[in-house]
Amino acid sequence: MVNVVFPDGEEKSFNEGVSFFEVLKGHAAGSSKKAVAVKVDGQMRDLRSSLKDSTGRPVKVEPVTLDSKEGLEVCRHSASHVMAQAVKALYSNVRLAIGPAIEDGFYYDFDTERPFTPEDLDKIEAKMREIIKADFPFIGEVIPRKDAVELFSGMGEGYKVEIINELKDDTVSVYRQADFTDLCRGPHLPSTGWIKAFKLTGTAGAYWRGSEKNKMLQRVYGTAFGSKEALKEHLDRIEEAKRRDHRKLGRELDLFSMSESVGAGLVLWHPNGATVRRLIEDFWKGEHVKGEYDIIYTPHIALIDLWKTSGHWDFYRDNLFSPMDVEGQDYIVKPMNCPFHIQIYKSRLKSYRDLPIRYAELGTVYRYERSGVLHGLLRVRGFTQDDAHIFMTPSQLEDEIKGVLRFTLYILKSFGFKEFDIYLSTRPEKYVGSLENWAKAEAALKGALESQGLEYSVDPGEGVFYGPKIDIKIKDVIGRSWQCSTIQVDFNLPERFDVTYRDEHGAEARPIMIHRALMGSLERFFGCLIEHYAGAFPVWLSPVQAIVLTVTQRNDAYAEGVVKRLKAEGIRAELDIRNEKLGFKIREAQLRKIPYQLVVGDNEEKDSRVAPRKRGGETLSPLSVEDFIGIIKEENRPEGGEFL
RNA sequence: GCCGGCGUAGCUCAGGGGUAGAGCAACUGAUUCGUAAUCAGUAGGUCGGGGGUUCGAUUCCCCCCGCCGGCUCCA
Repeated sequence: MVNVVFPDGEEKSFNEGVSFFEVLKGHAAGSSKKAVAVKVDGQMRDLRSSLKDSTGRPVKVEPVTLDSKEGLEVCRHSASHVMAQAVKALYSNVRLAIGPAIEDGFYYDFDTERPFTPEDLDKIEAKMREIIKADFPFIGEVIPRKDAVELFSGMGEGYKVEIINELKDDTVSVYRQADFTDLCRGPHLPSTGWIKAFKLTGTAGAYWRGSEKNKMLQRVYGTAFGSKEALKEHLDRIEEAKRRDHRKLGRELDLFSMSESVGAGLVLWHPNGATVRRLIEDFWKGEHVKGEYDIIYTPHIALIDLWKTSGHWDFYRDNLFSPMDVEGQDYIVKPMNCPFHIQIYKSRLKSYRDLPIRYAELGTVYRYERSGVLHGLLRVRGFTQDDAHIFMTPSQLEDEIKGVLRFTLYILKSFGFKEFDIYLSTRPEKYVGSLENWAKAEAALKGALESQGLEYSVDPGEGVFYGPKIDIKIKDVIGRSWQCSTIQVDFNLPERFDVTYRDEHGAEARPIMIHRALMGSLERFFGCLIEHYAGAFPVWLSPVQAIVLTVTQRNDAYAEGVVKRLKAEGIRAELDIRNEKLGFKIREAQLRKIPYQLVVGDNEEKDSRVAPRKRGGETLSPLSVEDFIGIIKEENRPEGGEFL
């Protein structure tokens, strides 16, 4: 007999060797119908597998359901096996690579004779349905490693053999469903019929093990859910994301464009987009001045030597635009702002009394990004960083980081971002600077995060070679996260450029630098903002805040006066006196996502009023222009409140 | 850069070896209207660029550019 303890604390005994179906059956917490797998002493196992007593202690058994991330993963992983089975059944000479569950679905990589077409996808999907309908059991089996090598070699599955050869254990586990066998850690659903809702979502080329040096395989993406409803919800979310796509909204709202004639990855900011950018920049500058930063400007090109000194030429050459010859000297377009800021620092001798020094610049940089990676505003070749470099004594490091972190979150909150994923990246294998400094810097970053009670995850070894960093990903209203902010400690550049200050004893000392960007780049940030707000910018950022709509041409003169009055208050107002019906004008203003539509007809004119209609469709009762000005001014501010 | 898909009017898209079509937008005219589309008419395209096959190419083939979905990379 084996004693089993359930999550609710209940204990029960079973004969050794019974399946977990039996174990969960009849137990309240078990709800054996809903469980797709079990966790046995914390280890994921198949329901089909049997109960064993290995420790003598009661065995902890938890059901894993589709409501949990782990349960969904089991389901998706099983779906990927079904897909592999379908592909093997449909096409000859296909070899299997890997097929894991991922963020919101699964994929499987295949080595095929020809790439898959969209029609293939339909065929594979149909075959999968057959397999699911046939309800083949997933049978797991543990076999000696050499048997596995033999088995998969015999099947011509070279990739599987490669994987097995890298495994350390003496045994490996394989799963079979019908005539299909795959190397797999499991667990799986009890049988293929348990897959309730799935869809193949796309194909793509993907390198074996993610390296360009390896063969390109055919990847098929799909997703699976516990119910048709959940799948539909997921597909709806994708639709919603499409509706918010900044490339689509950018065109519809006339915010920006890119032109083949200008070049890929280069952004043209139209008047509407430029207005939003100007407002962001004005806000940014104002807050930086308040935050005791010095705002500076630096050139767009410089002698290449600057980048050789900084190390960027060696490290990032593949991402830099080629040098241009000017009177026998090589210049490059700047990919980063830091060397300039350092030159400004170095233009005069600095004392410890001067530190910290904070130089901030909206610096436009150019990086050569390979054509395949460009993506709307989110990945471009020319972009403006909201950059700053802080020079400080080692003892100031912790306070500075705290300050930067607080400042960052404040700025992000001002744009309506309320949730963040924060990552602390620590020392990589290849690094510069002393271990002591690294330890200090990592401790300072950690201390700053913890002093503000922020949750974060550590990415060990993911720091840049010159120092550890904090990356902040913002979460938008539909839960997607975007990498924007980064705070990096740098021991390298002060060294390379021989940056110094005089300490309190008059001795030469080396400052530490922090690089930081809050929004990252204005282009990317703008792209995120568009999607975050679905193009409906809050009043303070709207290119047009209010539009006055006349009912008939009798009201034109009055309407013009209203617009003039609003403009005099600094409100971005427009006038629509076109000879169109009111409904038509409202529709257009609505599609332009203008926050306030002010209807002006004979009634309003008679009482010197306006009838506001909000972007959402809500209408306010008519009020005087002055009262409306009061309302809009109240709304005309960032969301983050005051920074204290 | 690599794999796959795509590129036709300002936008969304149809068509297809015999030199192109719709809706919306634009323009003109009529209409003077109360909270998401008034009606009529007009104009608009070297069918992404270059080369080839062909009597003839926007359509078929090749190269290039750009876009989309991925791989990889990053602000």
